[in-house]
Amino acid sequence: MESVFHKVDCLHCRLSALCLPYGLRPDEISRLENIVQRKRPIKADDYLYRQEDQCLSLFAVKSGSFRSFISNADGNEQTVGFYLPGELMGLDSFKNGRFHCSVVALETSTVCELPLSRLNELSNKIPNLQAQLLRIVGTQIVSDHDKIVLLGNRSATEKMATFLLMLSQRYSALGFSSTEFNLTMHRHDIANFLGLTIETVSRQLSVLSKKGVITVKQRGVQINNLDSLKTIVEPCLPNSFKFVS
Amino acid sequence: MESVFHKVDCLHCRLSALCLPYGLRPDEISRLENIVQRKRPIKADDYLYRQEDQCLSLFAVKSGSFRSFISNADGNEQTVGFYLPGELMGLDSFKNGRFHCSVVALETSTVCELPLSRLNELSNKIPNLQAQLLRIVGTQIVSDHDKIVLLGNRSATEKMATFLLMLSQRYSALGFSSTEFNLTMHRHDIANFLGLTIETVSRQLSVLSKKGVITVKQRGVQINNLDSLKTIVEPCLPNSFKFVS
DNA sequence: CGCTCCCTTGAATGAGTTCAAGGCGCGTGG
DNA sequence: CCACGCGCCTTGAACTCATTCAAGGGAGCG
Repeated sequence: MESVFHKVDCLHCRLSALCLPYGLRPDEISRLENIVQRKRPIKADDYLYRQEDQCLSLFAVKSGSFRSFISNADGNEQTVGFYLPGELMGLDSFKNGRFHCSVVALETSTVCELPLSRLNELSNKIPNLQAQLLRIVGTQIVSDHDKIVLLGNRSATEKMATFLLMLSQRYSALGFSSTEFNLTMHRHDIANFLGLTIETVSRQLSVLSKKGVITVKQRGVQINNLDSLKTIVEPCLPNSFKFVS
Repeated sequence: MESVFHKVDCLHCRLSALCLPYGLRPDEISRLENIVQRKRPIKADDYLYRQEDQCLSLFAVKSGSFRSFISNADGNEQTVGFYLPGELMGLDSFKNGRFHCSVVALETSTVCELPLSRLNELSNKIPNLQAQLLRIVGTQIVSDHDKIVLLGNRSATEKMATFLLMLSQRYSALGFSSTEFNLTMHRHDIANFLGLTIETVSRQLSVLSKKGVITVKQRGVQINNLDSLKTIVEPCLPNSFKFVS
């Protein structure tokens, strides 16, 4: 029988090393596949879910990118993070079963849906899955802490350079170029995420551009001198942090 | 046989509703108790653990308070959070088995140590424990996101008011006064946590003091007008947020 | 008593914001 | 195919809030 959902194949998914199947044996992966649902693509600016919605599933990014944000009483938003392929969205719902962020697609994107009821069931049976889930949760916490450090005491220049380098590294981990990629989010989103204004972001990009460190063409960014960026960022990084060279 | 460790009694611990035993049956709690170790008190400024240390145990605050922070390459620190009784420290180690923050005591404090090996073992056997661990992890993520929102686009006044209100609520949840408590951390720590300078923190406290909203005596703070604080903070809060009145 | 540490207060400075205008790319419609 | 208009981004100039620099107060302790 034809399903409205596409066939799910975690075993051969190039993202599996970054995603939930990591560390699982092939037979365990196939059990995981059985509970995963692939939905139709989500268009740019469409919501994946909204703050306060009941969480029935976690979502892994299959392709594209997403932005998560928290809306405040005064109508403002604070962007909390950007999600790239292989990353898991909805972990904040573990607190009380509701999402604490809204998530929208930045471009046409697809997700793998993981129904919580079945995921819980399965992770009780597969210790490796349980372990990987906790690893992912720990990764989320560490990355949130890095954001706190970034927002805490850093200049606009440092914030901008860090932002570019983080994207560079994440794309690189996905097998994409670390020196040439698109900023799928708007300048507004970058600014909001970094605790800056859109004008400041624009100016910082200009400065880096004029120095020849990067080349900006609309949404496309090319990093001409990774080392310059690293030099800007280095003093702000945790002692533990090591750039992949 | 006398142990160097004190007798652990989660069942009658007044913190159990906030801590790991929450949601467990009495028999499950007693199994948890068996793996918990109480160590001798930690003095102010002593490290509980250091960034990069291998994580063999999680720690729950039994009494006192702690500060967690990340050290950067340039020798600066960024305070990431403050821990009060009932809260679990070390969750960031789930990423790769190492702590990503350092934690020091702000005053003489005690902790309950939860050896990871035995905790993992036990949580595989007790689904309720597993569930509560995920709830706590989710709570940590949500609270980190709240910090990101706070640091992102808020004025010094809003940051300061939010900080005081958050403490007020956390103390209140612990059964302490919500209007009178000590700031166990230094001004420097508050400033660093909020992404401000120590002078700005001092000035903000003075302003609130002169308005009569709070009374500050050294480390002691008395909130004279909770509503004024809430009025300052309200526009910055997630839509979902409701103050306990 | 004198020292130190921590905090407060004042005045000058400056990084980033705000306000304002203009440019560029792109889709739509003439 | 070009003109127009819109959304998004860039740039400039004035301003502002927090920082920086500097000095002083006060609690705690030897």
